[in-house]
Amino acid sequence: MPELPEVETTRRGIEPFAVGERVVKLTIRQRQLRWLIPDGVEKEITDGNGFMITSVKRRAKYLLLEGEEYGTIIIHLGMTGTLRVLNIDEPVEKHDHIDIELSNNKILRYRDPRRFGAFIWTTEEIESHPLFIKMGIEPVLYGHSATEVGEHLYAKSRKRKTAIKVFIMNQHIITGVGNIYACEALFSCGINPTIGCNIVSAKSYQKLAETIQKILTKAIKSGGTTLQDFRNSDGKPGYFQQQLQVYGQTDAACTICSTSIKKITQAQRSTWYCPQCQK
DNA sequence: CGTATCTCCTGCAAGC
DNA sequence: TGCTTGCAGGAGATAC
Repeated sequence: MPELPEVETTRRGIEPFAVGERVVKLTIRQRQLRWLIPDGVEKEITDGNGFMITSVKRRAKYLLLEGEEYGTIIIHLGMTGTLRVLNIDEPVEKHDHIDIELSNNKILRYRDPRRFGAFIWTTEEIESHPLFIKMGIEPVLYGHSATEVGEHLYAKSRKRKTAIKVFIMNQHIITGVGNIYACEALFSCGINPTIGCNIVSAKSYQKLAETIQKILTKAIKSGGTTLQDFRNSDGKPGYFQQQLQVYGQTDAACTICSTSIKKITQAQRSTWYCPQCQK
């Protein structure tokens, strides 16, 4: 389940192989991802000399392959998606839905068993694209200080009543915080996930912002250590190397106070927390 | 605009 | 052993 660190790790893995190359062929074996990939996209992207990739960016959990003159390929990894750099003779396996063949004889291969991901071709400006127009603040790698992020969270929360955990998972508020990091960050700050986001203090938001930055940065770093194998295998996700304090730890003893970790459901999503440490 | 609910999909684990 | 059932989850779409 890629969260922001996994998407960033993927971006870094792909960038050196993709930038400056042209898309010479696009093979789509499964068009029904999150959104149906329209017929004709292959031709649009490979027409003429082929779309030349000038940069590989990330916004929220979306990867952006930007073109020389116009156009961007937007890719979301969903829950189970991977995008790897492979040689063109690499055998196709189950769930390998898309191959982006490059002029250097490498392919960017998109695999996604659950098909929650997306592949979109757009000629719109990214920042005004419907997917990004209301996108929230980037917590890391965009130069936002913890103070800025904390103030942003505080300001956005004043007139809302959503539970704090649901609030920080809202990508229109802050990007990149998925279920795992949301649970872990709230535990680390001693904040109960069920309390209203509007009653969390400015001071608590500062601490939360610092924690989110710290956790994501650490996860990106550990993702980076697996980059050397990137062409052949998927790197172990950042959270794999991180000790999970509450996520998935139903009935386990809290590492701080030994109280049983509790599992509840919020917005169709599981939340784990320590009822003693998080008041 | 804010909020809650529904939805897509497959792999895996647990239970019978 | 093999079946059924439930759960996991990102985030847009939808209804109010």
